[in-house]
Amino acid sequence: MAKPSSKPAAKSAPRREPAGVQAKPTINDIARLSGVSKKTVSRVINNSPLLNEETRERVEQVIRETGYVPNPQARALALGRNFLIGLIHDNPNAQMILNMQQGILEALRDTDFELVVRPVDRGSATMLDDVRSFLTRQRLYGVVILPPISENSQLAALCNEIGCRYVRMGSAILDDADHMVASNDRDAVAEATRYLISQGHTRIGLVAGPHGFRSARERREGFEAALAEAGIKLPRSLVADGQYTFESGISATDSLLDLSPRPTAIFACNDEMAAGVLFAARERGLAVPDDLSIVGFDDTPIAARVWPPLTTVRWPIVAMGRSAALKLISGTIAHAEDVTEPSLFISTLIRRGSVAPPRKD
Amino acid sequence: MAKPSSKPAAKSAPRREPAGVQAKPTINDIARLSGVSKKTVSRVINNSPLLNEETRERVEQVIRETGYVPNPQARALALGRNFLIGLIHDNPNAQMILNMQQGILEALRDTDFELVVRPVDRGSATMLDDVRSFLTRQRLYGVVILPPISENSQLAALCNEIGCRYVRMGSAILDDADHMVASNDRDAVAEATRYLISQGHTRIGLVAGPHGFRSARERREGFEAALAEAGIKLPRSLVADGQYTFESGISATDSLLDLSPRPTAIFACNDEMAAGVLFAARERGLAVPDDLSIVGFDDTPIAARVWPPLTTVRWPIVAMGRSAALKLISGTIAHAEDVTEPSLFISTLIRRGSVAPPRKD
DNA sequence: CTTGCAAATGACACCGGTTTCCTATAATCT
DNA sequence: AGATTATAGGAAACCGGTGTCATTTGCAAG
Repeated sequence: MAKPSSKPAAKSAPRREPAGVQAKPTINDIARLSGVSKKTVSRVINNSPLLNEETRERVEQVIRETGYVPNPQARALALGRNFLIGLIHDNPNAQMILNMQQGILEALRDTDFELVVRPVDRGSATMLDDVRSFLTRQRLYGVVILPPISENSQLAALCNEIGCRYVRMGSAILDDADHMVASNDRDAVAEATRYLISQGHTRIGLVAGPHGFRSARERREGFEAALAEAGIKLPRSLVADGQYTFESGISATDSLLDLSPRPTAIFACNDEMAAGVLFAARERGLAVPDDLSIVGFDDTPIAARVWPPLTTVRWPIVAMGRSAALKLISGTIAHAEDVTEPSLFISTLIRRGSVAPPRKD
Repeated sequence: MAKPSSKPAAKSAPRREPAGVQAKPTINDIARLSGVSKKTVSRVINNSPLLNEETRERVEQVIRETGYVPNPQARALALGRNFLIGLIHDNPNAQMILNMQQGILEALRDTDFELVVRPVDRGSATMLDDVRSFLTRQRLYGVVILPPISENSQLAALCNEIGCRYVRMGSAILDDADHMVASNDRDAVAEATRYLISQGHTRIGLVAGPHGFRSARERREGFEAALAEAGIKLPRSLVADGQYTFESGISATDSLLDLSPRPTAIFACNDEMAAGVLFAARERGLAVPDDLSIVGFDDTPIAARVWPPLTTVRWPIVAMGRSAALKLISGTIAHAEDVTEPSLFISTLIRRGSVAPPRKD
């Protein structure tokens, strides 16, 4: 990969706009045109309450006529804070990130904020330093932190230290609920598992998520809870470790299907792995759902595109992203610091074609 | 959706860092500490050539000791240009955007640039105005424009007018090659089609992309060219229109499979639609590849996850993204304005399991 | 011993906002 | 009526860099 110097070479390019582009009006122009001082214009822009109604209207009139828009760079400098929302993630899952972005962007739409995406290397030694320099240099208004990074709450601590607003996404409400948008993974998985049980399954395999992921733990616990509740024992052999990837779903399934008797159903902790389960079943010539029922988690597009379409748990990640962003910028919408965006999102089971009662043998 | 006011309410929050955070050194500190003027420090930062070696080293020493980093906001204001690279797209395809982002981010890694993502509404009346205000307000360093937006080259014109660097992605080298990163869709599709022909197929259906998309046209023409080359006639009925979506792939396939005789193979202009073709075939109980061969385009993850895995054309979108970003920032790496990043990328056929010779009947 | 010229550096204005602090005027109180 | 406050608004500094232009210095040429 090219690794350009981090310092742009000196260029003697003219800083002014190319000829033909008329200069944008500045606060000075507005001040002059409306016969007031810069400060007064600034007050108008910032909705200052100590301002004569008449003056405000006059200035606003001029602003409208000229199409004046305050320069964000100047504001950022003066305020010591940018109008940028960061999204920090370590690439756990492409589709999830995209959905997350979509949610955030929906919330940022028609605001002055822009979204800056910042992937970091999971487990890299310099990760924390990278984030620190990103945060302090760019002076972000706030950041959304995606799991699994958030699992180790060092990042949250870092944000607190630096004084940067943040919201974490999580699979359960953690300690600092103020900065969290969470989903009820455990309950949702328990519900999905109960559904499998209600169909008559008792030998249900689990393709678990990676160790150290909070979501993996929550989902696994939900699975185990539902089985325990139904009085079904879960032998260790029915739990296979996965890495949230398609490939790991395949190999986990291979070990599960080598068992005798085979499980009649498999719950995979995300859709990627569920797709792997389906793929592995196909490779063995097993019919889904007749020979093997499958349930996934996320409801990413792939769930609806494979055959048979996957029964899965819909994780409202777009809504969560929107909520996270709104939490961050809520202070700017009104004076109310305490706008309470919902912070717990409910995942629901989507029944499609990958579950059937087990074959009688 | 919440639509917050675009003007943050006046807040009397202290602008200074919270207590405990030591202030970051500024250029003034460095100047004082190394006994030179601001301007000289600025020269050091910007690798100005007219600078005494000795002085430079002394200042650099101080910079290292203090961990000084220039404030991007101040630079942005003084320069009238931000260190942000924008990605403008109208959401043609989730996976593609993500891959694109990945490529751009790889190029931006270890530079001072950040990536700002900006989706716009395709076909919206205000689209051009949205982009204009985005570009002029944020004073982006440059933008990458994703198709199909770029098809109507108004955006390029807008960038020229505003004086913002840009790079367009395309399915063929268009008029302004200086600002393009392109792929050879036509040749790649022709190759894929020849492969189908070489397997013995002669009744090959096409699920085309939407009208008005350059890529759709290129791919269709490549398909037609390969058939013509082999002396195979293409009746109008074998071409079905699609919208690059899964659902459109399904309905296009339905019309194709209603034909009698049925096509023995279908080329879909992207993987999403190819997945739809596969899905529709499954719904009819057709075996793939034995009853129907399928070839897609893109090589998105879904191609490898369905069963059978799809033979498809790999579109090197990550590399294209990287190249696009490098093109934008190349001026900053060295004085050479003319760093020539490769601008034509070659797509190649990936053979997986969805193609077989047609059944003899 | 000037003069000329290039290299190295500094002084100062400027980018476009915000903040601090101060003044002028009007309204209220004794 | 005169003193006291609010209230509206302005002047100037500041945020942290960069651009312009002048100045200083060293050295070769006249």
